[in-house]
Amino acid sequence: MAIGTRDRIVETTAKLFLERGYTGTGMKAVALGSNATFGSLYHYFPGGKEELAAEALRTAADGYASRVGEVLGGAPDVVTAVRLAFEGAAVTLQDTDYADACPIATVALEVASSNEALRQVTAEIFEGWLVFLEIPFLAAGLDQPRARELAILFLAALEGGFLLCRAAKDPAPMYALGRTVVEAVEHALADTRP
Amino acid sequence: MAIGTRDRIVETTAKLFLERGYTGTGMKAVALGSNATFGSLYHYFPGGKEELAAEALRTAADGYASRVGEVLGGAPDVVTAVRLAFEGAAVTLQDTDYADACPIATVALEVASSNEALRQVTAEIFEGWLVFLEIPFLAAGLDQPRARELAILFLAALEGGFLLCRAAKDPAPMYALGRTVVEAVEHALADTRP
DNA sequence: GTCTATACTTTGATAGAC
DNA sequence: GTCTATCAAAGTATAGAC
Repeated sequence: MAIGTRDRIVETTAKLFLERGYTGTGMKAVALGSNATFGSLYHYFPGGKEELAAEALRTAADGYASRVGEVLGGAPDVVTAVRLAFEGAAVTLQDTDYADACPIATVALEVASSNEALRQVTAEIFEGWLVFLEIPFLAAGLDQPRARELAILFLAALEGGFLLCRAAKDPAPMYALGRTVVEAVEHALADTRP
Repeated sequence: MAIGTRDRIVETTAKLFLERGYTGTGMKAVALGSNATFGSLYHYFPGGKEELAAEALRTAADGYASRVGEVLGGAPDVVTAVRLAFEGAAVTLQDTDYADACPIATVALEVASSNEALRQVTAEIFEGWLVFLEIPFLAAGLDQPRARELAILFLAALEGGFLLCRAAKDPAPMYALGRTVVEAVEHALADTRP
């Protein structure tokens, strides 16, 4: 079945958020990029830009979690999974001229102090990701607090890596983070199995 | 000596960048916040918003490096320094209602794919910070590549922590990162002194 | 559901008096 | 150096025909 107008609008919005952020993405640009008109935009999203943004963020977050989930699920063990995630992020950045990074981060920082409704949306997304990322660490035998700590380290390092790599147009920081975070995970596992 | 109009403009811009980002900060708001007029704005910054942004970013970056430098320099050893840096960031976030975070990150993500001139400014700032952060690790006896890896981990984790804490309005991620990054530093030091 | 036209505001920027 | 007035463009959003 063909992709509907509504889906195209959401998809275009998420893509524009990646490149230009929330404030930098105009409804005009969304209409143009999705081959929709203002009538369609406000027909599907009576709440305007804010409502559209909320849905675009949630959709993009689900898609990104799926991508990361495939990498993590396809690895034989947690350490390999973490290593592949950072290496994959580095390669993807290079392949897309440093455009394909976290679809939430830019908007999250923009709205954190200026738009309470969207701030909550980004908070829910990150919390969902953290719960999702705890799973492989729990499966590897770590207790809950420890699994959460490592999930936070994983996500924060990935986000920081996106920031440094995109600014420098250089994948090196992401590779370096892959090495240090892998070491941290190895040490955490060693502590539970002396 | 009194603070000049020019300084007020730059300071106001940096502050607004923290709360609203680059695209979200209008020249009108800068003029209002700094008690300056459009005439003064474009008198001091003929290059307009872009030129003003570049200077605001560089000034804010120097100020932030000084603040971090004081924390790092005042600690008896690297491990303590790292711990205090993350704990200090967490406390500052809480004290300022999650507004006082990295003065560069939001703008850096916004411009990474859409404004090459400002992207380069943010790249230079981050590179300067990394060189600055390598120092305590080198002083602790680590070799250059290793010191760089840990500087990247430190900065990326801090940036990722700002993101997660601001989105959630919760300092917990920053404290968790403090613990895991401290462990990573401890292990790195242990490897060089077996 | 989709279209065009339009209202209204804000944006970055400039001109010229003072 | 500072001020006011003003511009053209882009911003969000709405109305009403189809």
